[in-house]
Amino acid sequence: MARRSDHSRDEIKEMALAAAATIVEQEGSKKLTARNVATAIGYTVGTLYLVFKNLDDMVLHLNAHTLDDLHDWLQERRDTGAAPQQQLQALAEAYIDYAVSHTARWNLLFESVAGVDSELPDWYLQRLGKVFGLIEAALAPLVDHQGQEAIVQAARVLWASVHGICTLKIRHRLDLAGGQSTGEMAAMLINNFLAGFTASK
Amino acid sequence: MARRSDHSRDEIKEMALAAAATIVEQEGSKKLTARNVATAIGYTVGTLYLVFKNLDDMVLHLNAHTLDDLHDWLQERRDTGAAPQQQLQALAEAYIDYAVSHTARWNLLFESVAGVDSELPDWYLQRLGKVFGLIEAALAPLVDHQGQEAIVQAARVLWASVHGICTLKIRHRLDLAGGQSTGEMAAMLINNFLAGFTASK
DNA sequence: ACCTGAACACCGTTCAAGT
DNA sequence: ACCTGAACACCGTTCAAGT
Repeated sequence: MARRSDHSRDEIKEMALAAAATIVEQEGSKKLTARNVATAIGYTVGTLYLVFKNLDDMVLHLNAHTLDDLHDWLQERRDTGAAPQQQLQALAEAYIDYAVSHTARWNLLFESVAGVDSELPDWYLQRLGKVFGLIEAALAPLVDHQGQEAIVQAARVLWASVHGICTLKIRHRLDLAGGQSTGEMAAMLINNFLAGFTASK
Repeated sequence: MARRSDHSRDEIKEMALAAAATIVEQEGSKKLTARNVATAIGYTVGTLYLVFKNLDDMVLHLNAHTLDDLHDWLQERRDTGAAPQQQLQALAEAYIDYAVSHTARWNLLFESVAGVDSELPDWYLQRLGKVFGLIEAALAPLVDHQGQEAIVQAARVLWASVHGICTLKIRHRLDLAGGQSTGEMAAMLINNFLAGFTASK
C-alpha cells in the first residue's frame, strides 16, 4: 500500500466534496464524518487531511458548492419578466423551496460558525455576494429615486428577513397556534417592506 | 459506591442544567458533553441518563431556561412608555444584544433540529409563545383597525425577520463590503414594514 | 433503590512507517 | 512522494454489578 497517484490532489478534493454532498443529502449531516467520506472515495482518513486542513475546512468548501447550486436554482426560478414585487416573491419562494428540498445541505450552510473571531475567506464571501446580487437586481428598478447604496442595503435586510422566516419554520420555531405558511409570511414581509421602501424619499 | 440519595432526581436535574449553562457560557457548546456536566455536579455519566432521555433532551431543557432568561431580558429592556415603533426598535436591539452577549447559549437555541419530523413539546412552545407575546403587545396599539389575527401574524413575520438579521450577522454571513450595523438593519426593517402595515386596511 | 464505571461503537486528528 | 493505518484523546449511550 501507500503511493498510488491514481488521482491528483485536486481530483481527490473534488471526489471528496462530491461524496460529502451525497452523504449529507442521503444520510444527513451527522453521517458526514472523515471516515465515511474517505471510505466513499476509496482512500483512508489520513488522505483527507492531505487535501483539507480539517473537517471544518471541508465543510466550508462543500458550502461554497452549495452556494453556487443555490445561486443557479434561484436564477432559474426568478421571473425576470415580472414586476419587481413578483420577482422578489418568486425568489423568496424559490429560496424556501431550496431549503425544504435540500434541508440537510442548506442547514450545513449556517451550522459552522468557524469561530466567532474568524472571518470567512474571500472566495466564500464572493459566492455569498453573487446570491445577494440576484436580490439586488430584482430590487433595482423599484428604487431609482434612491442610491445604489440603498438597494444594496435593502437587499440585505430583505434577504436576511426571508432567511429568518425560512430558518424558524424549518426548525419548528414557529409551530405555534394559528400559523401561516412560509409563503404567506414572505409575502406579508415583502409587500409591507416594499410599500414602506418605495414611499420613502 | 452507588446508592447515595444525596439529591432528589429534580435536584440533580437542576444541578445539571445549571452546570450545563455555565459550561456553555464559559467554554462554548463544544465542551457541553455528558462527561463534563456529570463531573461538574459530582456524579458519573450514567446518572445523567437517569434524569434525561439523552443529551438532546438535556439541551432542550437548557434551551427552555434560556428562553425564560431571554423573555425577562426583553421585558426589562422594552420601553412600554414609548411609541410602538420605538418599542419594537428597543426590543430588536435588546434581542441582538442578548445574542451578542450570550452567543453560545443563544446559538444552542437554534442548533438542535431534533429531527425534521418531531415537533417540539408543548412546554417548550409555550415559552416560545411568551417571547412572541412581547412583540405582539408592542404591535397591538398600531393596528386596531385590523384583527388580533393580523397582529399575531405581523409579530411573527417581524420577529422572524429580526432573528434573520441577527443570525446572519453573528455567523458572519453579511460581512460583505459596505455593510450596515445590525441596529441600522433592524431599523430599516421595522420602519418600512410598519409603514406598509399601518397603511394597509 | 440508587448510582457506578466499564464497555461498546463511534468520533477528529496526527504521524511514523511502508512502498 | 504518496498514502496508510495504528494510535491518541476524546465522544454518546447502555447496563451488569456493587452497596
